[in-house]
Amino acid sequence: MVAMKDLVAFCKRKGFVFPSSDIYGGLNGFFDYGPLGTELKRNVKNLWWKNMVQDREDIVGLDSAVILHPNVWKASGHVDGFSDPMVDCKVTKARYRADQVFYAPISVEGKLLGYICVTDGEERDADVAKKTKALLKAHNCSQEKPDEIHLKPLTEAKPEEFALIPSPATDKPGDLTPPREFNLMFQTQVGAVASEAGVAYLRPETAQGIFINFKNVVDSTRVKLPFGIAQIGKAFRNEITPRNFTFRSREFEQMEIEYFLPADEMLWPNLHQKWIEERYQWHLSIGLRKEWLSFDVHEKKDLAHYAKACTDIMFRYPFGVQELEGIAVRGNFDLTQHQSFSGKPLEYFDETLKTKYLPYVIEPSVGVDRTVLALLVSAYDEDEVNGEKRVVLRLKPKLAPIKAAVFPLVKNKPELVEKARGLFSRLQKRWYTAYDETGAVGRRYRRMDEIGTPWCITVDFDSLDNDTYTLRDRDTMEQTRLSEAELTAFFEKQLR
RNA sequence: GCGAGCGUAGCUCAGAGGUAGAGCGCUACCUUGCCAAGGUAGAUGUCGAGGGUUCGAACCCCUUCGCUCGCUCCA
Repeated sequence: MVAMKDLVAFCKRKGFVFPSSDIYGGLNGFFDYGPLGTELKRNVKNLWWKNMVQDREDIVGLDSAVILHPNVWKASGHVDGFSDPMVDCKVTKARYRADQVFYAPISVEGKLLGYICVTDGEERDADVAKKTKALLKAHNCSQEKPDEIHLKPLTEAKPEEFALIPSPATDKPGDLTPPREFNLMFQTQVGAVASEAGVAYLRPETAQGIFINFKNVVDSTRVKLPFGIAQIGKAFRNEITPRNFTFRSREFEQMEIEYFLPADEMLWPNLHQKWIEERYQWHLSIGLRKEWLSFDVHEKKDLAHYAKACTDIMFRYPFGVQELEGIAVRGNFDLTQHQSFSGKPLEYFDETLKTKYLPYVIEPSVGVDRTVLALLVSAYDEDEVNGEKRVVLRLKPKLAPIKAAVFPLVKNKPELVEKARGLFSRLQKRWYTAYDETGAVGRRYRRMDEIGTPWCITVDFDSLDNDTYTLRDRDTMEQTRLSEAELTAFFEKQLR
């Protein structure tokens, strides 16, 4: 598998992805897509849209605003909950998520001796026993039996308690920093005069734009449950640590579907499985390597409070197995919240059951940038020809930024150039085609291999006589002679 | 955010106080021919940014920005 540093260098060299604001020294967590990356990304989005919306009858599209009413994010829980309070151990420099560190006061017959503090995990209960024993011993109470121990997450510690709670690493009170709150939403103001303007947020996910338009879509499109609303768009999260190239960016693009279904406990498990399979097949269809795809079925205890189930489609990136797409069953938490916060009824009237209810929803949510990165990782290939390393991007033709390139064999023969230019301009009307006449033809083939162009067409002296051209295949390097009509038919078939 | 390492040509990297370098790529031309071919000629750097030390800084010091790895996180 390609190393990230090689892939990052490749992306910059060939114009797939640049660091954002490069000439100003870059900006952490942001990226710009170059000419070829833009084409690749567009192809990914167009295919998703075609397969998920236009090829089906039960999903419609939406394009909501990036900035929504601030109450949307209060209702969704993002204003209060979309943060990860952190504590650091000042001595060991370890960082913990406050909700994954637990503490408890230890007392004997109602008399407080001190606090213990442990991290979550397999060893937790053993740690509690060990640290309790040590604390009793320190107070010469080894023979006493402690009162019942109530573990609480550090997020619930009161400020006055906090100074007394030891670090789980050193067991000394005061070694932990107070929990620091990070809200992951970007804030901005709406309104011309800053002092009079209201606080607003750049959306941290596209999903809420769908939920708040649920009623509008139902009322305007005659959709019937089960049905989905799809949206592709940018989302913004002020990540504490953007990492791994475009994998975790502060500005990223999502392709999300909210697939609504009757609020019936019997219905969702089956539909959820269908969606997992559907999405898995889609990832295979665009060319992600099967051996690098896997599933992560979330355990009940790890689920967010609003979720009934969640399975992630994982991809084996060079930096590890990471989430590519999440397929969650969210119940009707979001619609319930928005109905409550907006005061507007959002219920769906079920004609067959003659009853009103808030439907459940299954949410297949995939990152565009993560998909593009997984595609590049899957397609990137190096081989050695006569001791020289060369890069070949083995993208599926329908994903390739450039579909075909036309070359005159040599450029100093006007009749070859003229014929090649003619063929090029006709092909260009139908497919994104490149024209190249510089240097030796072998070099031009390699150049096109490197950026994933599946086919090259060379116009030579025979072409002048019999109107046939050499079609050269990126992966097999085989050449066949075809007429223009045959070429066109071939591309049509391959790119269908 | 904390800790560690690193920023020199488009890319990969050498240079370790005394005139800014290589390979690849790129540009132009040559070539009745096809797999990073050969030949000829050529362009390119505020040595990440700002400040300091010094007669003199790519090199030493400080600050800052960015990148990589770990803690952490997730679409």
